[in-house]
Amino acid sequence: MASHDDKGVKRSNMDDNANDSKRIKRGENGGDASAEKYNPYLAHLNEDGNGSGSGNNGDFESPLDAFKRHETTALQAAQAEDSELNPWTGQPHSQRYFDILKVRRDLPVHKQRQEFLDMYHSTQILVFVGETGSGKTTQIPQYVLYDELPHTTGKLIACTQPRRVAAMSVAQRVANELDVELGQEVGYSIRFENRTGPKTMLKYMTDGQLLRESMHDHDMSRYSCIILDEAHERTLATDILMALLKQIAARRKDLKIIVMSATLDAQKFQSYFYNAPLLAVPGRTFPVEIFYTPEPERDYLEAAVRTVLQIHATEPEGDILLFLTGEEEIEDACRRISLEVDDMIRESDAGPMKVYPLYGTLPPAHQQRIFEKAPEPLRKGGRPGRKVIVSTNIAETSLTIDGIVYVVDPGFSKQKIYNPRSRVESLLVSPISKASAQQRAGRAGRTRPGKCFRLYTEKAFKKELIEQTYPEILRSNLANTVLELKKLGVEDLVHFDLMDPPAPETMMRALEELNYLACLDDDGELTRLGGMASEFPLDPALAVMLISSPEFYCSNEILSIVSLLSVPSIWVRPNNARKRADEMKMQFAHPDGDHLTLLNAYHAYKGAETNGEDMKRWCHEHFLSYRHLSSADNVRAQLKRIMETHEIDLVSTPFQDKNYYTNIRRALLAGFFMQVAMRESSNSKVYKTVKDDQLVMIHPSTSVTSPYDWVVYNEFVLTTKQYVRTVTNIRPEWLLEIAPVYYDLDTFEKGEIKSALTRITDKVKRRQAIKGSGSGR
DNA sequence: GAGCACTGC
Repeated sequence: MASHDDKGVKRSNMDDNANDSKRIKRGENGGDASAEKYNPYLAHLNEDGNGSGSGNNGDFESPLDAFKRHETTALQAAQAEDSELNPWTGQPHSQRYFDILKVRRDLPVHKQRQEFLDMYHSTQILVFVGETGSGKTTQIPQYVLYDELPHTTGKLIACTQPRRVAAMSVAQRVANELDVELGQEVGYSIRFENRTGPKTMLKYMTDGQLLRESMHDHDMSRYSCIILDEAHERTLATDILMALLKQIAARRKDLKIIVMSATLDAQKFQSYFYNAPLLAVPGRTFPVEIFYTPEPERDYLEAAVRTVLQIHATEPEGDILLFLTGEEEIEDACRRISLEVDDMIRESDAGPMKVYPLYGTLPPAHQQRIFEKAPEPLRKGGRPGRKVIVSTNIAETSLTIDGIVYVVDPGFSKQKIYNPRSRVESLLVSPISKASAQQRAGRAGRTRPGKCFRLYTEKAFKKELIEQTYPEILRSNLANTVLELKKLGVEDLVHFDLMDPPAPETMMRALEELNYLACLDDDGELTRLGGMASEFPLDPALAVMLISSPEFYCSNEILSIVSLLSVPSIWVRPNNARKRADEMKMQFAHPDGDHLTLLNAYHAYKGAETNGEDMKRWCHEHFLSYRHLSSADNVRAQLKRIMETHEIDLVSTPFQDKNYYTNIRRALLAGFFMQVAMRESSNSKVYKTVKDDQLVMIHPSTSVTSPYDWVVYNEFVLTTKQYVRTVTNIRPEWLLEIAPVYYDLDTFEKGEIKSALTRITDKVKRRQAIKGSGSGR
């Protein structure tokens, strides 16, 4: 649905001399032109009827005709790149192309093109290390392109990225560098947007997208070379891809693999890939001087604010980046810095300073403000102005800000941890790793030499910080991953060769959870339900709930709820309008559950849309997030398509039917029967989770006004207290009916929950004895 | 009566 009317590359008009230059610039091994006329890549262009705007050079002579696959030399490739005509399209190269080419030839990686090619020719798997500024992400895939010659094989080159924006922007950049239109020879593929076409030879994509693709193509047979970029980030998807590719490489000798990493931790990648050869290319950054505190700081927030002010008072011009852990802390620090700077200006004629918060949940328009220029001096000849950005880890990898000269690093970040015993994923403020500290420091040296102030001792850095942040796979609930692996045809999970195998207990938990959800049978084999569930880009519980929902006559509604639960919160609650926001939310509130409240808000949103309202304004007035609601709509459409391919019926109970909401509440349990809590006693606010026996409270954001003794919850959050968030009232007898295996009372430990459930079983039995067999829905 | 590190399908 994305608009694809991007103008792409402008081509200069050189028709008149095109033929001459073609003759002059012919590659040195050109040979007889007429013998080389047939070019399979362009033949396929002709099949398209030549109508796609790429011109009519169907029979042009390309220097590539003389290339031999896997024998390309740097010189040959460079000469082809120098041609007047684009060797891939036959179109004349634009002036911009040659301008960019000059810049590319200046990148550190360019000097080692031949070395790269020699190594690439000699091996199936290659590890490539390039620090920031080396040009690896844009250049290496192009070097591969000129060697793989996809037009002769029909196979693509893939380059994965951990983030969508990176996949999109790098693809655009490389399309410009190759002087082609984005989506034609060079494209990208991310969730919701596939911008590739029949001509695509080089495809940038997210790592998760390649993983999804491989569920239907276990050999990744569409590709002749797969490049995993930013492998040092060790995302879940990259880790799984590495293990898969290791397996595939053994059966597909024609597949080449390049693992690209930014750190010098490359030996780990090398030895993992059977001592694959390694090529290292220097980066291009400026030196950063590191300062440590002589003594440990007790209050890092206070120390951070103090350091920022000190830099402002004593250091020359240049912007500051301060790393903190979360929204609240950041807003607090921004307030304190602003206040103190006002004093400094009054008392000691300091320059002006603009303070910008930066974190992921900040609306994009606010995020953009960090790119504003630092303020001018307050008067002519006055002390220079400065900006300071107070950011989460988002500025460590996802966002690059030029002009930063000073970095303040207290040494902490919020990290996800998973406790398989309590089955709880939570965020915990933890010390960062050495690699992370280095990355942070590097942010000071992108445009000129900089300084990094670490608010910990040098000894702490050397002795206490771990080398690398634990990879995501060691910090996550793996239910989703295990399901994916089963679908990927990995039979033996225990011997699946992951770079860092997760704890056996985490694996057991995942298998157990999938077994209860009936996604895996008792032998650990994928069931039909499990196979279907793996097709959805959802956690298994959500997928199972969605697939089961027609049995409860409410799949349309569950589809909406699942979509709403898959996006960030749709509720907007600005600090200066909390009360009004809460009042607005009450308009949508359903007394029996937050899931139903979400649904009401979504229905109101769709209703307003049908009425032709200005939706941005409508959302603003109702304190709803337009961005997240429209993204939920997007998710909904994708999930709906998957449901249709599996012939899962889309049905609703009539709204007038008294069971409309009851059916939805029951359907929630088909996926979330393991996330149920029972009230401790009838007036208590404390609940106990079923089987795990965790004491929890209902999160204050809830719209449930009269809590039942039993609730189903969407997530467990561990903050100042243990909360369950997004909860809905349920009846315990539904549990016994909908999830009889999990609620087999013989499997329960003695306790209040078991006795409560036992009483209910007896009651149900008595009622059935009186009525005969059970009543319908 | 709190809060949402960051990604991804």
